[in-house]
Amino acid sequence: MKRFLCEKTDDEVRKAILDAAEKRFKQYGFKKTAMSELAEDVGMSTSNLYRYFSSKLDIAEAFALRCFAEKEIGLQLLLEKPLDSAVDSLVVYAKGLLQYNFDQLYVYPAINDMIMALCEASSEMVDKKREGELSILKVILKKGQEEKCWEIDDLDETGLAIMASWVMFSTPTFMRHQTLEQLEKRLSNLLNLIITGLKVRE
Amino acid sequence: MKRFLCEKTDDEVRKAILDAAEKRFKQYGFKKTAMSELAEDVGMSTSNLYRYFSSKLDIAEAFALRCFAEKEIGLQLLLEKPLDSAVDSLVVYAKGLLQYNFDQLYVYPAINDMIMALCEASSEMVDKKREGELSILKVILKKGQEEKCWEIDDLDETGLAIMASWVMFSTPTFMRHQTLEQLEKRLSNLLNLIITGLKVRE
DNA sequence: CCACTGAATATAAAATAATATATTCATAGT
DNA sequence: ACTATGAATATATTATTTTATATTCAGTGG
Repeated sequence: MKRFLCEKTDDEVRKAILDAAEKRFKQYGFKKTAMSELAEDVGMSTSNLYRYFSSKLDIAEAFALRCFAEKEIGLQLLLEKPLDSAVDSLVVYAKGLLQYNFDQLYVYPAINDMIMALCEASSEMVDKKREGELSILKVILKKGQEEKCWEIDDLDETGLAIMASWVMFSTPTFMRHQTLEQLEKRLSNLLNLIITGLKVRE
Repeated sequence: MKRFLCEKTDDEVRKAILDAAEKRFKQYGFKKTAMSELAEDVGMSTSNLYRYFSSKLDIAEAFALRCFAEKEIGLQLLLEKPLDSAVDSLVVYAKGLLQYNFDQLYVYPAINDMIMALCEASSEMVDKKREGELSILKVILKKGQEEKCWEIDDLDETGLAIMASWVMFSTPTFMRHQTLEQLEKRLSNLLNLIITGLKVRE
């Protein structure tokens, strides 16, 4: 026996495993998908999975990274329309993020389980998620600076403050209690506030 | 047998039950305090508790209302110093709220259980909590309006937007991952943002 | 009639036993 | 030497029983 199923490369095998994992994780969550099921899905023994991923958590993390990448690609696409001012970009980004989070929650029955499992087991993934979203936000903030329409002392701190203010719009517990319309309205008001500020303008 | 323990009024008995409940709820949480324990604490039979509260949840709600009142009194006290501008008031309020939430989390081992139980069982209490905090915030916002230093279209919507942005600073899950200093720094940046706004000022 | 209790019940929690699963490893085929 | 497997094990999940608890109510003493 030289190679798994018709001479696939390691990366191809890893991808096959991840594809199977993605389906099961999204539908059944972390705890309720078994390594043996993934093995069966890709047609190998359970023990052989460990030649491609060091653990179940390792698979989950790879799955999360794939989700993050997909999400970021989708959001970048929304932001590429060149007509947007920095204000428009910020609004598009914030609303896109909300829409994405909301959709995931309702399209994939077990995505919440998955998030909980990953948050508990891997603070690294929590950091990666924040860093990914923050880096896009910082591009928008910088654009605002360059357009001379925003005044920002510290891009990082401001970005983190904004992300902190968005927690309600990315946390399943809070999203579950409101409709998308309600969330969008609230986010819209918050964005206006962040952009304009409370202080009167002369 | 005419009256419970030396002719107490209904309100006094209710208070005695609530005092016992407060101690146990704070230390052991909702699920791990038993009606029979409360009954023993106040020296009556379990069944007699039901003459004063309709259910265990009813006791927990009364406890929550007491906590809310205590918290609001403490915050009002912080805000009473007359020297504060609206900006100062907002900062004092936000930081006071954070400090209060953070303290509770570390002083009372079971407060998180208690919060979770109440949030799950009684959306009414969740609303009451928000309404209480919102009403104080609105007083501050109105003060800023009157001082002509803030421009606010809709007090309610603006208040709700600000409250939404503070979710990270009042949710145990998020607070647990950061020190008070980190949280204060982040909140401080957010408050600056909300007050000043991103837009350049001429 | 009123304030209260103890037994009764239906439900929820804890403890336990039974099962399934993640991970390892010695071994086999190529 | 490389790829893969099945059996072994320790851990985690599920199913089951047992126990505790919330709530009700008929009844007791004043």
